[in-house]
Amino acid sequence: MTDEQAVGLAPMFKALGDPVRLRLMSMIASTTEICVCDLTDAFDLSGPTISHHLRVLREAGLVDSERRATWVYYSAKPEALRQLSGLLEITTPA
Amino acid sequence: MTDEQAVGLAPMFKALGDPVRLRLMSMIASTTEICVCDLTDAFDLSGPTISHHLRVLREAGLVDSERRATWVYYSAKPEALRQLSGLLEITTPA
DNA sequence: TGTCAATCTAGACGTATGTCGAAGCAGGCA
DNA sequence: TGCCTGCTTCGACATACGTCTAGATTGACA
Repeated sequence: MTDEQAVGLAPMFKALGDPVRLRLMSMIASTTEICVCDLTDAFDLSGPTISHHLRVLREAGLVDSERRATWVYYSAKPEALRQLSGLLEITTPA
Repeated sequence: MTDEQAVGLAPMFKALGDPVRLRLMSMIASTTEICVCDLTDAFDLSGPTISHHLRVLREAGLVDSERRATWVYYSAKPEALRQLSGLLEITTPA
């Protein structure tokens, strides 16, 4: 792995390296799309904090967001998760 | 995913969330074992900094270390990588 | 025993991160 | 137009992180 590849991929792992974001990612990826209000309800954290974590996931390229009327819906980007999964498999020859 | 699961798994992702550690992990996992001196030579960083990153990978459960004579050898723990890879696959139904 | 080489630990320093409350923005509705 | 609700942005704060230099530790060997 080159340094450039590592610099490009590390932010995705970093984004998943927080328990709150890992659970958020799990919830988002478990369905086609989910409203921020449903995500916020699942945690004992303030709205701004959840919004911050969702922004980190978005900027890491792991999720997309779309506003429809009053609500914002998040969805997973499967190709990003496959990229990470594939990297770990290649790294695990046995 | 429960909060407990997330709290347990997030540190592994977090450990891979730094470009230096991701490259270290890639180098370690690409062979059966590798000497710290070879790892240090591959980076423009001080020995203590590499040692620090290796400790993070070790405490995350991703690698093992073993001292033999003057040198310390690191090896990957495949079951940990498979755990992460499996999680990402489950999270990616399509 | 003394010395040398490889590695780790300790302490310091600047920056990044996670969290919050307060304020701002966007869209629906009276 | 004005107001309410859902979500984001802003600013602040304590803590964690990445890096370094200096010093400690471990093992080999004369």
